[in-house]
Amino acid sequence: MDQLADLISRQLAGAFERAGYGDADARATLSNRPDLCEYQCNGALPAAKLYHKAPIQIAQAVAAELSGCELFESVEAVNPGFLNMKLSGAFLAQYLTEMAQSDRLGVPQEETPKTIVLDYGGPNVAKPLHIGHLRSAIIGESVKRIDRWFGNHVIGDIHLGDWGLQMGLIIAQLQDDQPELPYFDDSFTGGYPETAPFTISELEKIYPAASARSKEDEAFAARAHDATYQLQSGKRGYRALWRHILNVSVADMKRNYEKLDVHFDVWLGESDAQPYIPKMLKLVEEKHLAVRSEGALVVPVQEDTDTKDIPPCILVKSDGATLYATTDLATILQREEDFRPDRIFYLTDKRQNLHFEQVFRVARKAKLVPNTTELQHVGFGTMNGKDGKPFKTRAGGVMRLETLIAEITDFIREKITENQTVSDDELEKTAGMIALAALKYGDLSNLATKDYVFDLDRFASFEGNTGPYILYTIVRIKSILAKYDGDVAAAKLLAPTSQEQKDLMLVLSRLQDSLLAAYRDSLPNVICAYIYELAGAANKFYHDVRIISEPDPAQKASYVALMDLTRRALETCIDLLGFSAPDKM
RNA sequence: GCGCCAGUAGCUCAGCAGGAUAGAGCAACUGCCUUCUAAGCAGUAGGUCGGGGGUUCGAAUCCCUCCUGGCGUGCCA
Repeated sequence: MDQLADLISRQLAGAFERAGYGDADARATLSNRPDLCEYQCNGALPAAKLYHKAPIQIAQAVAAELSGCELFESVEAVNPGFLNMKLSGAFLAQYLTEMAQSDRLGVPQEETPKTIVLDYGGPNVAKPLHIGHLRSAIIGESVKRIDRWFGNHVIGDIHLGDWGLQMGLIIAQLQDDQPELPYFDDSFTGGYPETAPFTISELEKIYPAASARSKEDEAFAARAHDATYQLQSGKRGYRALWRHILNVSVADMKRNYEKLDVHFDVWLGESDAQPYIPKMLKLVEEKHLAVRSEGALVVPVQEDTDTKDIPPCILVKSDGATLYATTDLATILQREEDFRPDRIFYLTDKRQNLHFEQVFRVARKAKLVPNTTELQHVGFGTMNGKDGKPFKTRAGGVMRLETLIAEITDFIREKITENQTVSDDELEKTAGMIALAALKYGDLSNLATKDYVFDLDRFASFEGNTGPYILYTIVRIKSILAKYDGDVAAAKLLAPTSQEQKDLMLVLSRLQDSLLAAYRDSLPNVICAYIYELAGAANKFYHDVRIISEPDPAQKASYVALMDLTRRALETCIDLLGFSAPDKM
């Protein structure tokens, strides 16, 4: 269905036309003076210049044309030339009724759905997930859900870091620790064990130890490099061992992402792109894009129009090894073959901006994808601690994702136990849901591209602009709906009887505007801002109007219909943000 | 040096396809629970929108310039 502002704008356009000012900008916008009106139109001000007339005269003429229009309760022309409009309650009720009858709350889907590969997550195997991975997971999951909700075919790809030197380091270290393993016996021809020779917690210790050792022990570092090379060359034992590392690590990641309610459609990684590297390099060579420079194979990507220096994109290092850009370019080729995407969308730390700029330029030059395929990188900011510096544990280390989630859940559990409304066996589940809302809302309510300060006390607070506040609002509404003695689905919404009710209805009518804005620019924070406003209007209405004790059955049903629509709007939105609400809390 | 991003209330942030009196939350202070979850609602106080120019009837928003901070800037990812 149409957006409310568009319906109003259409009426205005007709009125401007009839009044003889057809070229004016008749766009209606939300009022920035809610004390005066609900919607406003400023079109008479610039039109004054166009028609050499006083803006107020134009506004008055337009207002006169709109008298009797069923959309409005009032239309006023105000100095210097604003048009101030209030909507009729009956029209508003009708609009919201139409919304309620739609299973998508009246929001249209994309007319030409796109295939979108969403690259987010990006964890490295054998390393624990830490808070650095949090933003990518949270923002990516929300963008995925939003894009999908609008009808697109979205493929969420975790793009594992599973192929670099880190693997060689682990293999070399394991060889020292457990030399008797068959993976290191070159004469071994039998089948390798199905069980990994390490657990995830052992694995997580091996990597940092090996990494530190390689910086001091040159012989060890050389062996790690060699192991990496052997692995990449297909050495049988190393491949088998690598498979174990991958499996153990991925199993642990799945558990962690599950806790975050983050779900990837494909679990591909850098290793899966390796077979595409020769083909990618061939395409680059054929077009004579690459040159030798300081021993490396590079593609110059500087353009005359650039206002800054863009270094060439290095495809092969002087020692013959490939690197991040190589893998990313090969991955583009792989995705093109696998999915033929209309868009590849990358969500990483914003410090990788230049890297993607280079990669995209090479991809365009080498024509790895059709010209129509969008390649887009959105870099998000750093999560800082209260001191404004990158978030650290009290001991100064990097905080594990698991620890962070556990801390928030503990904090929430303690709070909800004080005023417990759920049974003991539901306590844990409820605490988990609230904790997730706190964490995700805290992150998503900030502009993704900016750094933000992570403050547990603030995010997990039940007051103010927080996830728990949104959930609390939903729970209160659900509680009323549960107490209603009639059929909620059959309840009919009537024109508002109070300003509080009309205010809530006006906010509800703007659901589509927010979702479209969030979708268009991939900005989940727009949805957060909207539901905070919606929750505020709902709480105010809840406070001022007694619903269950309303004596008039039709009026009561109308209130219930409004509450249910509000609940649906809120739950739709939080689902797009990546969390959900309990029935009680 | 060059480039990108940011600078709005004590703190954390919205607003930035120009529009009427710059908004929230937190913290402070004040009210409102025998009535649907007070985890709520209402109110008070708090701002040279980093500085300076310019464009405009009108600038937090557009342009120029300066200051401050963060990040990036060829063989890490």
